[in-house]
Amino acid sequence: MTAGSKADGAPKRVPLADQLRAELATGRFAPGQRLVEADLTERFQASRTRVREALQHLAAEGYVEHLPNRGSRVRRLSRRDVRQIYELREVVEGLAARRAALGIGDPDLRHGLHALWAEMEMAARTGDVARYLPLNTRLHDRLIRADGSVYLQAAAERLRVPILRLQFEVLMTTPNLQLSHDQHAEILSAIEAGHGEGAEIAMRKHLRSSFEAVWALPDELFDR
Amino acid sequence: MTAGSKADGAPKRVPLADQLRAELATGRFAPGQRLVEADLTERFQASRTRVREALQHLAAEGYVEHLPNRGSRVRRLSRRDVRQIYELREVVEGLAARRAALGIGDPDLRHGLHALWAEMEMAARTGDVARYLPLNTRLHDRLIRADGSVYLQAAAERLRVPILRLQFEVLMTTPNLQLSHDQHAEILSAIEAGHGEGAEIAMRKHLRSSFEAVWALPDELFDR
DNA sequence: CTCCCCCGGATTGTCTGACAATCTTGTATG
DNA sequence: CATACAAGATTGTCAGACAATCCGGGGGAG
Repeated sequence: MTAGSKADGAPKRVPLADQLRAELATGRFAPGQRLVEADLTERFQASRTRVREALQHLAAEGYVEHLPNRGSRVRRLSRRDVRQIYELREVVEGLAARRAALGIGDPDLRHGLHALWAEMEMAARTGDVARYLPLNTRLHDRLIRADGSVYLQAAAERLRVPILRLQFEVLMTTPNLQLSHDQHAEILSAIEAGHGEGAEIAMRKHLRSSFEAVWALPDELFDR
Repeated sequence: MTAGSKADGAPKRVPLADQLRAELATGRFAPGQRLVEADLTERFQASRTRVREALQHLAAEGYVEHLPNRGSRVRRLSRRDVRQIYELREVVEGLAARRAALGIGDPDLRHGLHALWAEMEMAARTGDVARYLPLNTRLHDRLIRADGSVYLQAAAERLRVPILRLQFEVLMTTPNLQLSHDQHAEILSAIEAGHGEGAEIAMRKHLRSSFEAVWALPDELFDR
């Protein structure tokens, strides 16, 4: 996977931001942890120029917070943040679900969702959280992309990714996986039926439920 | 410690991105125009480092589009973009209006809206488009901020700003100013009454109407 | 005359090294 | 025990350089 050295195509562009983002998404860095430029230059064998560029990107995306003259750190969310994020997610992803239902005529979408659903069934039956969470992400991703709106996609992504870590905690520490799975079923069912209104309602219900589960997490996981 | 030291006007730390953004918002640059780094370094008397940083920021915000190895240019919107943007704006700003209505208890908000409204009345009566548009912007801004959600604010801003130029065309070339003004009245009326549902509906109606007006603009103003 | 290839200029992507500005922290001082 | 100061760490910005890439145009082949 790493640097395709000689034979294969040049290492071309592996934007540093992508690597960092991937590590952040999987929780490799602790929230609140400082991201010192000098450390990153060594860790990734890149110049400070590129490290700073990557950090700016991630800050713009909300993964990282940047304080003037004080550097960057992995974003920590307060309960207030979480509430505001979910409030917005409800309308944004609600719209996405509605649009996906209206666009279910597209075979690509239909098959994609079907395949995804099969995998999720597997993971849910075995209660395999580590496998379910990425599938969950991919499902929401697929729905967000269904409409082909880069704006919808960008807005939704910015809201979804920062709370991935908390979502992981939720699925880990409670029997919420099955509940979440049932709600996904409801959403997909409405979408497959081409029922936009129902899909939106189901999605909003799902997100509100997800919010409540996150809200119930212990204080240590939040900022402030 | 408001102003600079002695002879104000000294190079204070005004982020380059802010200057550029302001110029873009007022349409000083033509859409599609290339933004060559070397030109900007001279124009703003800044190093390429800072110019590139600013461009990245603006690209992340959607004001500017950046093509690898081909530089940056002022973003041009296609009709497709406009449709997608308005679709999202409807739910995002609809939420903002609803929240503003629920938070109308705050005197700051109430007075702020009142003062704004008075100014807008003036501008509308005289048909002064150049004065109305900024007020329109400030009104939407105020509503978006009412809830104090940075996420809502960021999402809405990213959607609103790219179409400012088109909106200006709309208000200029048609008698739509009065129509828009009436719709603003409807929105504010619902908000002042603390009627969240009504505020959201009025806002969505307003945006749909605005979209139709933009859509009717001639092809030359769109990309592709 | 038209098409295609290649060249040089223009521009971007990245690196290096440097230095000032600013924040942080440990320590001496009252 | 609070405070001020000095040293160290880190970020912000700069200039200059060079490779990579793109763009437009000139020449040559057909």
